[in-house]
Amino acid sequence: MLNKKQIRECLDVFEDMFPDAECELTHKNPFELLVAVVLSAQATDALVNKVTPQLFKKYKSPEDYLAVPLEELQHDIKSIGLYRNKAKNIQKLSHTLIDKFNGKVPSTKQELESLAGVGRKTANVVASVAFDEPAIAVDTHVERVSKRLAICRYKDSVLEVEKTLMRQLPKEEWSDTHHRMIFFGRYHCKAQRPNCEECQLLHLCREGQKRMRKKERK
DNA sequence: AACTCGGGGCA
DNA sequence: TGCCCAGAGTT
Repeated sequence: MLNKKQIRECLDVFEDMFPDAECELTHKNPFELLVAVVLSAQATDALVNKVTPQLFKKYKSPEDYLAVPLEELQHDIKSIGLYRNKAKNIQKLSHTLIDKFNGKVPSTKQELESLAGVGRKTANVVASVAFDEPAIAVDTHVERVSKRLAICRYKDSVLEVEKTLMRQLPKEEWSDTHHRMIFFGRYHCKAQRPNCEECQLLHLCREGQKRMRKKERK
């Protein structure tokens, strides 16, 4: 496990590589953000961003999503994967918003998680981006990067990764670090072919050094 | 813990 | 072609 000083070094490198890393969904209102994040499960941002402009033009409130037949909504989001379930979830979630939250998106993680199609990660993203609540959403990138760099233990569950990050990272940097780690994982420390050769963190990365040794032997 | 949903992107 | 993606729900 890395110590505080080593973790600080990681954060500085993240900032150096991706100073402007930001969630592309930030500018939207809480309801649009919620829908966009629910849609983005197992789909790339680019794909979601292609669909949302026209989608949000047509649907502006929970009522709007309930005003059309399920088939119509499914058709409107078809180019994103998993569209059947996602369309159902969005209608169910719209119903809950009207029913229990006065038509507004709730701000706490617990309330958000009670909505259809909203799990821990989505709840964390919405709470932190839309309502400035302290939260770190652990997705596949954050998990992989944290484990390779030994910011957490390799065997940690997703929940344990989240706890460790909240304990190790300064709260005021959670949001920025979160986005930078995602960029770092997506474009540099990739799942398949991490670019260890040009990595500024190789000297303190167990996984990277292991990979370089393996390459050496070939 | 393992499986399913799923179209699009990329090698 | 085959594999992966900023996941959630069910068993």
